[in-house]
Amino acid sequence: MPELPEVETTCRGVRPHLIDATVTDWIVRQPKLRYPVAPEWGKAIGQPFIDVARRAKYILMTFANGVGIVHLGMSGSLRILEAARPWRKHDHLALQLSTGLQMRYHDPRRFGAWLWTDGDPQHHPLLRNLGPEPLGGDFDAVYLRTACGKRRGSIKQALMDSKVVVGVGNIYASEALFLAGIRPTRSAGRISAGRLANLVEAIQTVLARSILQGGTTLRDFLHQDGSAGYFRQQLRVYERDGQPCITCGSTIRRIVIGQRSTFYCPRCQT
DNA sequence: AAAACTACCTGAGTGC
DNA sequence: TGCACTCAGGTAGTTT
Repeated sequence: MPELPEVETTCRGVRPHLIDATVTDWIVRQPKLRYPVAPEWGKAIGQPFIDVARRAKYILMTFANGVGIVHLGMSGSLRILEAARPWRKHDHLALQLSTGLQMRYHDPRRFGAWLWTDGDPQHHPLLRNLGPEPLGGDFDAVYLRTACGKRRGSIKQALMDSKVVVGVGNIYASEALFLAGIRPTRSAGRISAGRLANLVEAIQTVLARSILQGGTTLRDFLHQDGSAGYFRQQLRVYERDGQPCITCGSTIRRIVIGQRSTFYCPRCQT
């Protein structure tokens, strides 16, 4: 699924089509997503979008009478298209817009979510306990050192824990650790402050670079306009097991950490 | 408190 | 061609 750069790219892609447009209808074909599609989305009918923003991997759509919360799960995508376009398999719901266009949600695995809150979305149970944004000012070397402090588990699992930092999924965890020269199996609490500082830098570099490229495209992620992202070609270790490290030529390895595939260079990463 | 495991769901790819 | 099997970008909830 989309990781943070894909969600950010989606958010930026749909935003200009939504801001100041009014929702004129609400069509649900398949309400069974990770949670049942919130019927309160019906309250958006007649309302203009005031804001469209991202927090972690959630897209927040603000109206005068509430906030819609969208999560793309593993395989979700949003597209803006003409209402007459035929519905594809796994197109589950759509918002009809006053511009004549439609925002349609596609999600083969149905791990996504369409929620609603009347209050401050930051207080929503699913958002309340999230860690800092990796590209925000709160995520720095001092913070990461504290967050890793007592952890005995691997640094890779720490990075993927949304209480430590949000938005770092399976691909970028491997990529950032490669960039920082840290072995993914290393115990989080036993990494020096200096190396953690490098890691913060690496996470920010890898995410920012990917956002610039328009996100990674693997399997079923498509941009809102249907075009592909280009970060895939930039991956240094992810899904490159058996191939030579671009830095030292050693063979990239694949291991499993926490039931997730993990890739690293045995020479560059210690 | 943290770590390990389960569950949700479909589709692509592999080996026989 | 078909079947059985593994794996895939997330994350909340439960158990150890």
